[in-house]
Amino acid sequence: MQKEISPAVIKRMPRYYRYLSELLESGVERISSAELSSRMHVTASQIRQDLNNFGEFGQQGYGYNVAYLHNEIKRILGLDMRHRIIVIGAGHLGQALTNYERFVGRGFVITALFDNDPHKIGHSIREIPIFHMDELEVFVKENNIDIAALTLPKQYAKDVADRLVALGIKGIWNFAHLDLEVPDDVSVENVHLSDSLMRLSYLIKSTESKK
Amino acid sequence: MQKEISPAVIKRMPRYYRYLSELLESGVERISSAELSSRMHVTASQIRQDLNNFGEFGQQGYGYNVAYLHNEIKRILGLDMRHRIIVIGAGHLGQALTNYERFVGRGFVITALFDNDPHKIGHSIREIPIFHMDELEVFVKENNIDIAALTLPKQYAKDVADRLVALGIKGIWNFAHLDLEVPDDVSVENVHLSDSLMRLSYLIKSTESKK
DNA sequence: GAACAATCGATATAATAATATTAATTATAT
DNA sequence: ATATAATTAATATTATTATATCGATTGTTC
Repeated sequence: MQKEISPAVIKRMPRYYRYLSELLESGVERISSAELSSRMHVTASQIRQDLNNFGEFGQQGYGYNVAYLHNEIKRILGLDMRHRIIVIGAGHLGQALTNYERFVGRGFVITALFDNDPHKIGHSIREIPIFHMDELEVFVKENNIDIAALTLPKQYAKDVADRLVALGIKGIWNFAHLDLEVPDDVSVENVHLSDSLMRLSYLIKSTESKK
Repeated sequence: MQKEISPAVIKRMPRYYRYLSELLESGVERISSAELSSRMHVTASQIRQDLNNFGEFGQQGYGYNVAYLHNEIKRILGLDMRHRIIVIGAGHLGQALTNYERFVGRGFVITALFDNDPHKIGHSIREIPIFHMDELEVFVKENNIDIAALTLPKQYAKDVADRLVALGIKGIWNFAHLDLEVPDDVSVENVHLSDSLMRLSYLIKSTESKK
């Protein structure tokens, strides 16, 4: 359909959205790429080029209308659609995500958690029920789930991912410490916290050695 | 000191470490870039070039010794050093990180959590105490803390970051939904979960439109 | 121990991404 | 209404990153 957008651009889009949201909240009506550039510490040129991948949202001599651009990015990112999420693994991380919901607006709805710890099953978090893993198949089929967050130990992750793929899930938000292999039509977004911490360790080390 | 390593390379290093750890655990003694390439789905050329940024760890006709390479990457990433971490914000995410410790090996030690909710203060998580925010300064000075994980609501993040910088913290693992401004000698690693979820939303959308 | 296969490190090339420049357009001031 | 300043979109340039190639070295086989 549309032309292929480079991964580097896609990575930056949510950040633009975040800044636009803030501008909108603080009542700013219009903004130039130069002004946004100085706030975000990226070049104005990059901002304009990034946005132009998706359309012409600005106007010469004026800049960008904040509300309009905000809404366009929302649409681009698919945030105007309803996403129904299940969380697999009802530990602290799963619970944290369940409480996070509000941060990303009303478009993402966490519908259930799954676990295989009998102590957790039957309980609920913010009125969101925790089910046994055995109920996964029936639930996903009946509730039109499109995203699964995997917050379980890595030894279970592969099998669960396979089950989800078989169920036709669209996206996996993967917090398990391994890389999943899924078909092309399933999207995976990895959040490898250990990788992130190691990167921080590297940064600290190399900053120190510069002195 | 050493030559500047490109950000793209640094990003990949923890992933190499993860795969090397797995190979080591499963008793593999040596590995070629070609074999690692097919496991990791990156080109052999990239692997060799990445590693050569830091030294000559392989041997022609042989490949790489797994234990040796694993150890070298460990050193490169600074994982051979002890890091003392505090977690600021003792909500679910903070607690999840506190339990995560073991995933990144013995080099990272979470020493305390901080919060300003009186109900939490005095309790502990896996024997790690939760203190009031007022005690931050004294604790950091006395316990040689080098990393702070920020798992608190974004409205508090800026002020807390400023306090941490003033205390001479080396690295901030930032889970708050904003970009921190810190001096050059403080390293920041952002984990913006909302950005990540938005990216997943985009991926799902663009995958669908391809059909 | 000579020949061959495997494999790295270094270098060359290609692809991608970031930045700078320029022409066109719009808003604003007079 | 016109001139000027602001600002984008498009294009050109530069920088970065990824991949391919090739000579050198080592291990393995006969």
